[in-house]
Amino acid sequence: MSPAAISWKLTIQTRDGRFLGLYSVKGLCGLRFPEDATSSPDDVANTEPPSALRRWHALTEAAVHAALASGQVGELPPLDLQCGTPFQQSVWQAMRAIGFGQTKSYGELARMISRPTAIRAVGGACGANPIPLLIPCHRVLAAGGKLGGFSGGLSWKRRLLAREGIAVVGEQPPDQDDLRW
DNA sequence: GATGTCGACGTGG
DNA sequence: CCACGTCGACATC
Repeated sequence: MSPAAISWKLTIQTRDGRFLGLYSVKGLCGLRFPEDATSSPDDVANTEPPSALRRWHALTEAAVHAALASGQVGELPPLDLQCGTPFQQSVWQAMRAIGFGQTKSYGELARMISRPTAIRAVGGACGANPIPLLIPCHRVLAAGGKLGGFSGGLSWKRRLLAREGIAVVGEQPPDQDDLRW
């Protein structure tokens, strides 16, 4: 699948560092964690940004701040998930239904999309999630409430879960620094 | 518990 | 075709 046509990138300053919001003409198509070495494309916009871009980014900023502050994430900008395959999009869609403070296992997610045996494939789709945090892949745990993995870095997953008050089997309780805000 | 094995399956090369 | 994943269930020690 070809990468999304990203045309604009805007930063989001937080206590946790500078996030990066990536936008296509259709909406938010990516979010990068601070210190993410993952290449973010150069600004290739050679056209005027959509008039809605400012509003989209304002919504993204508010959502990121709320998510980091363990608050409810309100309205999101339109999400452009066309970079994903149909399978991935169905997984991402199902993930959006995991509410604040809730978790699901990879197996449960697989059942939600009627592909009960495609468990590892679901894991793969989680890893390909272009908009972590707002599409809450950190709320997907391995079976039995264990942590599982996280392509964005396990320390982020631990911190985000801690801020939502989610306990993880086999993990130390969060220390002050992880709850710091 | 802690390992080890095997099955399942979408993706990228 | 092949190897690799944010896996899961079970078997064995």
